[in-house]
Amino acid sequence: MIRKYEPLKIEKKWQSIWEKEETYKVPNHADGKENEYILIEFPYPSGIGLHLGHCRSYTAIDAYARKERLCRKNVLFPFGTDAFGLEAERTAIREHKLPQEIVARNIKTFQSQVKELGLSFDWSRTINSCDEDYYKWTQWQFIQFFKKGLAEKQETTVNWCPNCGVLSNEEVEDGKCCQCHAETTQKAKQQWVLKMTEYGDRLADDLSKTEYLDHIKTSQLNWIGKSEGVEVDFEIKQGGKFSIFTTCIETIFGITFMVLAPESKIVDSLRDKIKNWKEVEEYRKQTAKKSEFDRTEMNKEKSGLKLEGISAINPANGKEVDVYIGDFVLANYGTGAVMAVPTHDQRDFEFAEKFGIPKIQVIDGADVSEKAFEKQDYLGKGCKLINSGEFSGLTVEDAKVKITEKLIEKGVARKKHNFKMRDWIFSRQRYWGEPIPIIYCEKCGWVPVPENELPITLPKVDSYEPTKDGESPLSAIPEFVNTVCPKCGASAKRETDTMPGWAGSSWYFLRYCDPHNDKEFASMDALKAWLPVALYNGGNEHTTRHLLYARFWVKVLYDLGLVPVDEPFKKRISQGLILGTDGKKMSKSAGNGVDPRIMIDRYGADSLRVWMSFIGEYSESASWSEEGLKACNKLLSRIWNMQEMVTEKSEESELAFAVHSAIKKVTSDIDNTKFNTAISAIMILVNEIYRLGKVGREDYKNLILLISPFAPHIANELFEVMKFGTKIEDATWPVFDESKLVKNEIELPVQINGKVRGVITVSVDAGEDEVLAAAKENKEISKYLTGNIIKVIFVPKKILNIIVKIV
RNA sequence: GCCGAAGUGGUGAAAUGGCAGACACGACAGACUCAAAAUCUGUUGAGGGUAACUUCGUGCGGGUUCAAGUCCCGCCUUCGGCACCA
Repeated sequence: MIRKYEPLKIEKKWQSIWEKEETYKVPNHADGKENEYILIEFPYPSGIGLHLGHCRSYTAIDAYARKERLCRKNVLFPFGTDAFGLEAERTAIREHKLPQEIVARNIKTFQSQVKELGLSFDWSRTINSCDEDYYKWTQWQFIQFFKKGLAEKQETTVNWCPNCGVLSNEEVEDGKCCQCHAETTQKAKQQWVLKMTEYGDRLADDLSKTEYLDHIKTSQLNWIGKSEGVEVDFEIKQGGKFSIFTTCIETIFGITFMVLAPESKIVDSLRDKIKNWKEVEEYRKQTAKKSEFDRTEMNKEKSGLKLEGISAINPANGKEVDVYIGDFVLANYGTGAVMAVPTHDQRDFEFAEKFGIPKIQVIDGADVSEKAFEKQDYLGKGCKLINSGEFSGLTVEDAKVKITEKLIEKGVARKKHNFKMRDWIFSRQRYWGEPIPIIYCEKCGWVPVPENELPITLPKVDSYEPTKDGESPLSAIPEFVNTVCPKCGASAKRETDTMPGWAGSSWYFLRYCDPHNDKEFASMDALKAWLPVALYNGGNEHTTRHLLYARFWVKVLYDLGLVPVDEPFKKRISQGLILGTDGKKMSKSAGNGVDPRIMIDRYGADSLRVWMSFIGEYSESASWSEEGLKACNKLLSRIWNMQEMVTEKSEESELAFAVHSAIKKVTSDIDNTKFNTAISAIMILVNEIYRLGKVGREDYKNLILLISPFAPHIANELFEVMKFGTKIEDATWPVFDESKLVKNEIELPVQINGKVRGVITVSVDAGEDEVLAAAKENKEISKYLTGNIIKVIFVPKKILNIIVKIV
């Protein structure tokens, strides 16, 4: 008689062994082993604790890591928490506690829950982004950015609430503050900015060095939004000038008006010459109420205002055109001004219709009376220019080159790359983030904190709520603010803005390589040992921004000679959401949430782990069901109970095909992160063993190894009970034997006119003639062969399709 | 609105352009049991037919192909992102 399968008992036992023996602690160098870095995004430690989404990605990637270890790789699989950010600050405010306390408490529960899942993290390398010995280096790196000229103060716009100060986009609902419901506006503010656009070309081009999934590369490229075009200067007749960027220089003769951003400085400079300034001010007020999202939405009613008394000169033909302000033009994006060609841009078309502005068609080939003839419709079609002076008659493609040359020659234009991506606004007027380590001196300007004074720690304070004046809470602490200039020694003030949550998460994977180093953020030797990350897993919501920030950060460090790679991640994958049983996103308000801890109590962590892998295609969302979890528990029980079926003799002949198919399938499925079909391959093998009623020791051992990445506790226990070796960690992942998978005969479907009419058994290397003859002999099939055979399609090992003309 | 992804039985889902629905749940039936649970075995896309069999079937509408869930064009719906949530 065998023991009953008691998952909770087994799991506790092995978890304490792993903890005691530090089973998954990994050195930076291991003799004869190849290093492999497998990474999950470090989580934000919310008070709710671990949810099913974490369980899904952690257990699946843990399976990947465990399998790689059995393939004799030296695997780095670390864990940490992303503990700075607005979320913790809000919880702290709500609970009247310090963010430090909230975060420490949450990290503790998080870690204990993670341990209950039996994840094979190297706990000796754990880091938290809010720890002083971590953010010291975040600050140090910021200083390197600053010294390189990549960090500077720029004017930006922020959401502004008259009562609560600066708000995040999330805190603004329908133009109102979510706390006090006052109307919010957009306000200009000086903020620290990292000049990411300087890396735009490399961020786009270097994607080709990575093996990210195609849709992830596409998302990144679209976010970067590189476009090639021309920057052109326009003289203002009443004095002054401004520039615009265009990718459609061929339409320059079609300009009938220009549009400036309402809040633009150019508008300010024209104040005395604008005859309807009052209206301009009113329009600016209205614009300030709108978010960028509302302003730039294509579908909305176009809005704008003519600047009376102002006109601009088109440098291509010297023609004078009206100048408008319009809220769809943003001051801090591009040059803050655009040229408008209503015949060849739909937005301009609608604007012109609304304001009764004339339209001049300059590209021939379509009627422009109802809608614009846009570039996606005229490019590459051989369309020619009209109404364009000396350039009329040229093709669009020729005109692009010739017009650009002419304008450059005249000294009023230059070629330029433009990016949809903007520089990274790096300031937050919040308490719970890394203080920006810069000092302002009246005489010396912005001066970095000397590196030996780092970290600039967050002072512990009573009140850390956002201030009403829009400054950081740190600005209210004189002991923090007042200091001396490191350069000249005069009294000076510290920067009081803190960094965004994105800061710490842009380089944490570097620190894992050398987490206890107090001389540098990580030694070059340690970084060389592990980088680039072989597999980086995270949520779909991070495929543009976090991934881009981290890539940018590493590129800068690479240029400074501080890291050995300029692309941190080789592969990037993302897991889908776990939805509630109702197919909706799990949430408190929907009441469809499931607590993983309760499920572990009921069925064990191994069952939950297997279910999280089996629930569906890893990258797609899947609906929770406890029935599915039960099924996985049943699978593990069946494997456990199989002990009774084990025979000393190997059942080579009968099970060989099933075992080796399973080894092949499970191996390649884990490699390709197709965890769900890996589990189903194991189920098929288990069913086959039950059908047979017996299993040889070797085959059973292989089965246990195959399930071990997914269900490590039961696998370890069975390994011990069956005396297969000392520890499963010392075993080797099974290798399939191709010769066991060779079949002499196969079943080949036969179609008549594309419809399957029967299946014939033929030798695996049978030729077309042989297969066709066999098909003709088959009664099921031959009865459909009533006409003349006019065509035969034979795909070896796949299909025979006979096309018959019915007579 | 823009960018990215998805849509397949009663349910979760599989399918390098080649037998749609592997595997699992549920349901039904059988074995074991005094009985139930558990376990084991079998059946199970829909319509029609006593049956052999037959027609239909991968969000909707077209197309390419001997052959389309898969490729192309046009839609619809849902999810993620859109720069201060991270």
